[in-house]
Amino acid sequence: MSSPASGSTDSRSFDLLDERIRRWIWREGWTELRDAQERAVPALIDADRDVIIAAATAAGKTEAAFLPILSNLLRDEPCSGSVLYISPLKALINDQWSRLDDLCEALEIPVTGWHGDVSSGRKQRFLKKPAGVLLITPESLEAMFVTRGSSLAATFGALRYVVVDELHAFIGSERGMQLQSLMQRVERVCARVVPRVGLSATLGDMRLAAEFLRPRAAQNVHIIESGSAGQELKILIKGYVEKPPRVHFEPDIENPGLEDVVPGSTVEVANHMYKALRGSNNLIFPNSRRQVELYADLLRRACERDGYPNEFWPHHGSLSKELREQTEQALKAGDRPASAVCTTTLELGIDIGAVKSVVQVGAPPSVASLRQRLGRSGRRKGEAAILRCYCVEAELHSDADLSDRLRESLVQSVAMVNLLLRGWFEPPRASGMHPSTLVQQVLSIVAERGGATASELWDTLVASGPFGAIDKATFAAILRSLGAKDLLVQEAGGLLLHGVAGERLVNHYEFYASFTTDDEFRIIAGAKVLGSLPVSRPLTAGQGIVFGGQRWRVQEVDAGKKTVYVKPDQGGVPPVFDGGGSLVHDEVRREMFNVLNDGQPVVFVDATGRELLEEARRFFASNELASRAVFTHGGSTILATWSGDWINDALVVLLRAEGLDAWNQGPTVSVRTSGADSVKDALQRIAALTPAQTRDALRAIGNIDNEKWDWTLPDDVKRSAYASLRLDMPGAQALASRLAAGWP
DNA sequence: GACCTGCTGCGGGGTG
Repeated sequence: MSSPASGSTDSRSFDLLDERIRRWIWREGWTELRDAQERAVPALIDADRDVIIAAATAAGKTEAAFLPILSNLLRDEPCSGSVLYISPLKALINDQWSRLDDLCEALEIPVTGWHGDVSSGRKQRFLKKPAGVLLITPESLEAMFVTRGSSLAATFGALRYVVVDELHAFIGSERGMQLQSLMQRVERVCARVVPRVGLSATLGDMRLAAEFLRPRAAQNVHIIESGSAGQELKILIKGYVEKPPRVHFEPDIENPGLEDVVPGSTVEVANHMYKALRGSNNLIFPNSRRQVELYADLLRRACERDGYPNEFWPHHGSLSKELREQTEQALKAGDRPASAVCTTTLELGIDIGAVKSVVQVGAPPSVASLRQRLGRSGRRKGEAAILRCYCVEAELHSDADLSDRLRESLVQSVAMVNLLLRGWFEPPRASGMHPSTLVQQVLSIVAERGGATASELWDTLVASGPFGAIDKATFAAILRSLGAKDLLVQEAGGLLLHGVAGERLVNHYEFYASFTTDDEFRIIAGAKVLGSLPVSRPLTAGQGIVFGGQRWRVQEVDAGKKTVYVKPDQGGVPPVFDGGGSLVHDEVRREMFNVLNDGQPVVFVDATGRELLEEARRFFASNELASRAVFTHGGSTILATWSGDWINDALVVLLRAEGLDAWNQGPTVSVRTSGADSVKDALQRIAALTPAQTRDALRAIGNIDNEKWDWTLPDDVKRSAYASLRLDMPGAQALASRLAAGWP
């Protein structure tokens, strides 16, 4: 399509599009179809296969999917076919609605946005004439099944495609299982296969993505991968040493007794940021909402101090919609410089325009997330993407923690950047059982069909649905458990209906979401409430934890009351680690080992960072950590595992079940014990445990209710589900075996 | 030692 304006074209894909769409392309002044668009047209236009389109953020994925899809709809006049577009965010639906509506108005194809903020009038209009494009969230689609199950065959009768946007955001989560189940149920209602289309910017493992989009027939998914053209990347990691507090705030009302102060190094980081970023658009990612507020405040005050209008705006999940939109507007407007200080809220594809640089404060939560964040920078042609990282490390003293000695935050940042440069990132963990979401789908199908038999449920959800990891005995145990809790009752003929409790839960709007907002545990010491925090890592009585900058020992976990009782614990100052609480992958820890074992300077680290890195390397060398996996430090036996948190957490659970006081310290697992030999014996026993015995070890975990419907499950099912998501038991046993065999 | 996402039906009252 060298010159579409003249009507001559050398693009076969362009010729395949409906004439009215070709005219729209001319009017828009496009001179060519982008690579992904060119390839998507022939794959999609006949609605005869599943397709994944993976391309860089600005590569026009929406048009790549919709130009051929709308051409297909235009084969009938008036338009009678429909498309289901499913998005993880309401904000994305609103964005896409404005983009599509402009195009579709001229084509006389209706576009309907359908989510919680859309009026029921608009929804009714679609139901009366269910044609065109329906933009919807998984939760609203779930609601359609529950509240209008009997009329869905008519609603989706003319469905031609199911499009899933931001596919990567669904894989491996409860919401992803729900989405897979809903796609399956849509096809059941239509009584035929409907082509599925997945859109994503960052899908590392295409096989995994295809398996998610079309379980059991992934090999037939047509994959369109359009790589970004070797964009230049500029990286700088700056190191800082923690300085004593400089600015004091009022004590935190929520957490009485915990002094709230800003370390001098934070002020130093904010000042450097201010000088480097003022005058351009940037995204700044500290790792918590609290840090977001702190930096946004320091940066705003710096603007005030110098008499400039404010350029720094906070954005996170606890802020009101209005305040978030204010920040998004400031970034999008483009009339004056604006930077957002934000959490993962600005990671997904909401349109905020191009930014000059991306700033990471503390170690990134994952390489995948770092990559996604970086994709927001350097989106104009010829512009480099810029990444700045700030790492604050502790001032060392005689009883400094291992994490501080190894400069964990800095070394992890270097390791993650190395992996990013090599093109590696964490594959999604798609192996979770998610029986909680199975429960939701069971209750939902019973509502949709006005009752269902156990074998119908098995057939839809397990045999041909997404819950293939659940065996028949477990499925039966789950149904019995739902019966015992009065969520289901069985009629004489075998039909399952809602019990009284089930009826009540399904008929409330909270039912539609598969996930729950984080349950926070209250932390109580004696008579004093220290505060509360979400606890996703395994918690057992006797374990040591860090909270509010102090060390505590868990006395009791009361899962029912969502309370953890603790008492103060001796054992030095807690480490300064600002990497957030996310789980670190095995590959990242291996690369951290390599970074410490390597003598070469790291080119993208500044002078202070280099000194800190050299300190860590000297500690690594003097303890011979390159060849030794076991050593003692500060009265503890240290197991240098260099494993990810799924293995380390599992090893801790197993060691604690052996009666040892173990805890996960990141690159290492520490065991407080008088005799190292007792650790070796325990490791040998752990290596020899049967699967049933490792399941026994799970019994000590107090905070086992993890997902929304876990409370309805048999105890052993939810413990297995917990382990399938958060622990690598076989990996921990293999590690135990290696450690015992190489014992010094 | 963390972050994020989502939500119906109906009644009551006001406005056009």
